[in-house]
Amino acid sequence: MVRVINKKINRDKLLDQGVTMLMGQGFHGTGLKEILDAVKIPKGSFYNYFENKETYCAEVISHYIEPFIIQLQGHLQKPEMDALTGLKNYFNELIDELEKNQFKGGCLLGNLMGELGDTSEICRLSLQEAVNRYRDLIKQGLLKAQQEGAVRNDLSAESMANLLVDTWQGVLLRMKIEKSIVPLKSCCDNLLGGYFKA
Amino acid sequence: MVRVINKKINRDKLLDQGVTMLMGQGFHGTGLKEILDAVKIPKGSFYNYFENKETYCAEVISHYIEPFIIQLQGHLQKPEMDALTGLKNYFNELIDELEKNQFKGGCLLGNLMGELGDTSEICRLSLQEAVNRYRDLIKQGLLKAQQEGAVRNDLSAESMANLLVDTWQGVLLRMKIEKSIVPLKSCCDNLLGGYFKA
DNA sequence: GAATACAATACGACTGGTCGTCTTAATTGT
DNA sequence: ACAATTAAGACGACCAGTCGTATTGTATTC
Repeated sequence: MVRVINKKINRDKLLDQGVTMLMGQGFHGTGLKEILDAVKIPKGSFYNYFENKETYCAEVISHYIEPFIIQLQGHLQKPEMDALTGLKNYFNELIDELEKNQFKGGCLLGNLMGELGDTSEICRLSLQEAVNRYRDLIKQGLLKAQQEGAVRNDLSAESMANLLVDTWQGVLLRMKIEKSIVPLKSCCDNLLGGYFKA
Repeated sequence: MVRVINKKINRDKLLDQGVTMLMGQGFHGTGLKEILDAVKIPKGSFYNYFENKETYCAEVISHYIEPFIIQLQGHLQKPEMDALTGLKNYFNELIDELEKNQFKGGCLLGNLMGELGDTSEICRLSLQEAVNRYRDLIKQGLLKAQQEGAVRNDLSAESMANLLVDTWQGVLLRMKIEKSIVPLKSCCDNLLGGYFKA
């Protein structure tokens, strides 16, 4: 019984560490040993927790998106806040966070879509699911904002959500090479504060 | 003299092959041997042409963007064509190409921004330069389109060009995991055919 | 409740292979 | 003959993954 709890803890430790290292150095740029050393778990144990590096990576992807879903839900569920403002506040929170991290990392999903999209079917599907979950939540927010009259109705909430998610991925890449939050700000301004406005 | 010509040819071969392989498998996912075998150049020769893998990669990046610049210039310089239509035609050409390649690869710049943006300063700078050259050309196109009255004047050509480039990067990632051109189409529709319209 | 048997988990040394890079020798042009 | 370029193969480091052993928890038996 103590065992399975330890297993859970070790799995989570590995997933958390995976998020950090895979985001910063990529899949092929990060060795398992590096991850294992960081959380002080022996090499041989890794394969008790995960089938191989690839499926581990797919799990890291699902693990990664969870906090973002929760954070965004938090902003959208505040009863006193309209949905468009909630979305804006959420993205501003992300921007603050990214600035604190000195523009390092960006988004694990974006980074791995580029690196593994063509070569790992397992990770591709995991990425697809994670991005779609995230997109669906944003879509709900935009839908609410449409009902509240803050966002235009002649575009579907889904197509706007897709555009926002995709543009956000693009500006995160741009942020990394420019080491600047300007692209992030203007993405929000242009879409949430411009194109999407009712 | 024959020597330096061969050197040039070998360098170009390596750069061309690098574009293909780095785009498909990433920097860390591609071994030098793999590249060298593909163009039948001995392993020992690589370091005659390039300092190391990292600076080679930075050169591959500059080498990669050149044809896109030329292709886009071609569309913008047609005297009988207005600039907005030229831009649309250019992106439609890209979409056709990507569909032919079965959504594989996407954009080398986007993929490497995610993979190397944080870890290789040399590549980061090379990526920055390539993206900015590309962005500047699109900006010129949008400027012309503004003068022709096809594109709105209340947004700067530069900020629109940035948004277009960044969104394009994002939708290319999305294309890879969805294996679909739908994101590409709706990017063009929303921006060139919607938000940017005068 | 204690002793035993069994299964699940933990572990680190080890595998074959590949990595980027370098040294050194052969080859080439002048 | 000499200097510059090219190439072959060796280098140690590292890779993901495996295997046999040790340790632990649980179930069974008395």
